[in-house]
Amino acid sequence: MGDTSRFAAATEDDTRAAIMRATYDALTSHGYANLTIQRIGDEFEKSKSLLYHHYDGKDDLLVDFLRFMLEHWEAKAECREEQDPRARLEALLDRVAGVELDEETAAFTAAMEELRGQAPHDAAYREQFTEHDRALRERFAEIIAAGIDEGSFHNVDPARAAEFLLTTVNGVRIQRVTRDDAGGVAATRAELDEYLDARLYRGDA
Amino acid sequence: MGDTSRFAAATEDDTRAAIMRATYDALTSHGYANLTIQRIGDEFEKSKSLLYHHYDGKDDLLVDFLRFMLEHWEAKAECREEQDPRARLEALLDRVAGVELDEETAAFTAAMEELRGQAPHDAAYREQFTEHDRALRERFAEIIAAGIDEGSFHNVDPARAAEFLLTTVNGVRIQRVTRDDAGGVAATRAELDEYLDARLYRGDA
DNA sequence: CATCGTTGAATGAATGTTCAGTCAGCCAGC
DNA sequence: GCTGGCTGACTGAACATTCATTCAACGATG
Repeated sequence: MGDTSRFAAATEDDTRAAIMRATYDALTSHGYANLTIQRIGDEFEKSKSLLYHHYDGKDDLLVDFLRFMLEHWEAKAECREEQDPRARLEALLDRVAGVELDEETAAFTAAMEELRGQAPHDAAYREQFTEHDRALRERFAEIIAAGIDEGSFHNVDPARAAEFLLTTVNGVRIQRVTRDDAGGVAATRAELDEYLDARLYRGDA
Repeated sequence: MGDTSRFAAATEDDTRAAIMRATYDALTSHGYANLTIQRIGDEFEKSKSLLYHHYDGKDDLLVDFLRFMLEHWEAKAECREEQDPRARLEALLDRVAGVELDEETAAFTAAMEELRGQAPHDAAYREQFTEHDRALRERFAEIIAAGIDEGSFHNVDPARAAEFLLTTVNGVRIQRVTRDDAGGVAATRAELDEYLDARLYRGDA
């Protein structure tokens, strides 16, 4: 494990990261339907041919890219566990379906939803998004269960409520990037808060 | 308005309908990413070249196809206005995001969501889905307003509640076709009913 | 010298599109 | 009522372009 291998490994990881970055840029620029090896190569600092040195082909690359995107997303959705369940739930909702998004996050969401649009006809994609949704649902369910344990939440079925929240979040995300009137997000969030007040939060109007 | 023009028009409409059908078949068979003029032609009884006689090109055809799909969807979501608001709301929810879907409707939904996945990078698509969502939101809002008028619904903001329902519906639809575990729909619907009981319906537990 | 990341050029297949031409039915003029 | 031109749906074979993929060669590094 001399400098050699470590450097080589680092280089390879760097290259792979650069490929992911180039793929992301090409996707956001041209859309999935027009995402070609040529375009990825154009966004890539190195040559197009090098892509084939690191991946078997386009499919292989895109499968890895989807994994890369989902990992980034889940890292982004991480949040500190120091607060009480109610604050954690609000924070998580803001994080994954907030009303106001910076431009970078908006572009990222658009890319993710475009990938999701391939899932109906691609079992590999569908599998990944199934797992991805499962992870977020678990996150919601744990917070809800903690709130119930603590006594600050009503005794609802955590799994059921979590699935409902997940569906709403996914609805917000797909609508945000496929509609021109983004204003609806605030209304949805306001009504979601009403739901939380009525169904989940204890000792509140 | 002799037989001539009427016959000619009917023929043209028939041909166009056949093209839409062929496009739909090709889309459900191969997915949007692999939807080519060749494949559409293969599903078409007439020749591939004829597509260019009726449309300027692939883009033109697909824009018309999206309109065709949305019109079909909205026709499908039509329902009788004879019942009371609560029954109408439940019926509409069942229609557009029911727990159990026949195979044809499921395939249709998958096709629609695949089209929606193109919207982030296609302004024409985005515009259409914006309008499409607006129509369904109006539908919800009218029913809610009727319920409030009638006194059977609480005095909520119809527009806000409608947007929330729409978001949930869109969440259900995208999840249904992009996940392997379709079971979540029932949970979402159950929790949505809880929301309706708590926030909307009057005189019910 | 050997290795490995890297490249530009090249290849064959597939894509969207064009086009010259066929065919059936209609209408005007005889 | 017949004929001949005319229109428009329709076709098959081509077209140029773009695609994913391959490969022989290069240069730096060890």
